[in-house]
Amino acid sequence: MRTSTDRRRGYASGDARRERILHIATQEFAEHGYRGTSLARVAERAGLSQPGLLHHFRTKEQLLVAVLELRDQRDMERFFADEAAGGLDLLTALVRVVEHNSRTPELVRLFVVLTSEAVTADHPAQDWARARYERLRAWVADALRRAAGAGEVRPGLDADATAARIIALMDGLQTQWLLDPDAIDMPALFRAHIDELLATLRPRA
Amino acid sequence: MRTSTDRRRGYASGDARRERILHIATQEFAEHGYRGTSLARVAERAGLSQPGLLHHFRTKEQLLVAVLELRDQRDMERFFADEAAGGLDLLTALVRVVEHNSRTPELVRLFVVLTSEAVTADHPAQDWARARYERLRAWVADALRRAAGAGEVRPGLDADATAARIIALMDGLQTQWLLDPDAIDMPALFRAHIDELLATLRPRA
DNA sequence: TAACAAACCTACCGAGTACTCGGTATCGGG
DNA sequence: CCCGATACCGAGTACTCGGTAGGTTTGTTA
Repeated sequence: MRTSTDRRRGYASGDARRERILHIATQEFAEHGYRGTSLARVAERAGLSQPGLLHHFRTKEQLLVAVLELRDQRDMERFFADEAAGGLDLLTALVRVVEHNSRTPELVRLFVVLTSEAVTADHPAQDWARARYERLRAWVADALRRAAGAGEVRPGLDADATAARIIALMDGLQTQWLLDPDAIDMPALFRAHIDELLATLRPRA
Repeated sequence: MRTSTDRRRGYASGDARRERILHIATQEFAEHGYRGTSLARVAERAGLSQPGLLHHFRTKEQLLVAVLELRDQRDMERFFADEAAGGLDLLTALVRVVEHNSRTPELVRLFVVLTSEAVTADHPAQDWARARYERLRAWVADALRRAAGAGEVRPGLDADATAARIIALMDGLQTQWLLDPDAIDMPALFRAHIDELLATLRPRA
């Protein structure tokens, strides 16, 4: 039986194949970036011909978009399943995200590589990267504002600026960590930052 | 007349041409990354044929290395000409660097794009990126240690961790700023971080 | 001014790129 | 069982890529 969400868009075998393709494409984009990834190689690893691959995703750009959408969706699920963090709890939840990231370097590499590649001219992930940062900043800033409203935070805090800085630190640490995992204890460094931030944020420390 | 440093390695016209090529290649690498840059386009903009370009730089990788070396050298000159910052003065000097960067987005883009592209497999700038981070971290950490030795800083500071975090913040802010310059006031955000850091570092604030 | 290297050029190569065309086999619902 | 959609594949398109071979022009120097 077919549910209404299945827009009679293919067979089960096709769905499985698409899933496999997305899995492999995620690895390839993470390892070589968008420009460095070739459809031929993705197709080969997925066990079909290159035109066969393009049957499922009509262009390379469409494949990239599908990969990014799947990743965003999975990350959302994982984070919100974890718990719905309210005010300042969001910050400790972010620490847990970074700890999880340190166990999945391939996914971290995907984001680092693609977001930076996106600052080049005419890159297909440009809008995605911009929107993602905007969303992340708004998300953290809102949590900070809610914390301020609940009296968890001393007044006068610039929520937007603090949010941008938290996210910048996460990103910057990821780059250093990917290049030299032994030299950089990413979770510890991020946790230290959040701890100091919390110490200065409390109304009367 | 030829000085002894000119290792009879070409004519003056050739030197000028090489300089022009490096200037253009810097722009191209910044705008399209290493993989997205084509020698044909660099050659065209420099006003010679593509084999003519390869006469001066025998491979694409060699051209990249030359660009990076020139940039590192120029940046060193600029920074150390500014002043020899000792202990905590280095931090305020870094703020000035960020302010200067915010006026030269093309050079910021060069570093952001290439360092992140370098975390992909078999990238020619990998060693350069690793070495650069190591150097930057050691540089900032040393300054912090010297400040601690001079009593400018309360004891118990983890110089290496603090250095890594400062640099991570600089990098992360650059990415957000390049994607959305209007939304991110990069110098202000970095200055705020340094100010807070200085406040917590002083022996008895 | 002769000799020689530097600074190019045209022509070309093999490999790789994303993508298309025109088919065929296979699967699932009526 | 049949029919249409799906899931492919082989062959090829038009192009770009970095790099090479071999020659000619230009500039410097002895």
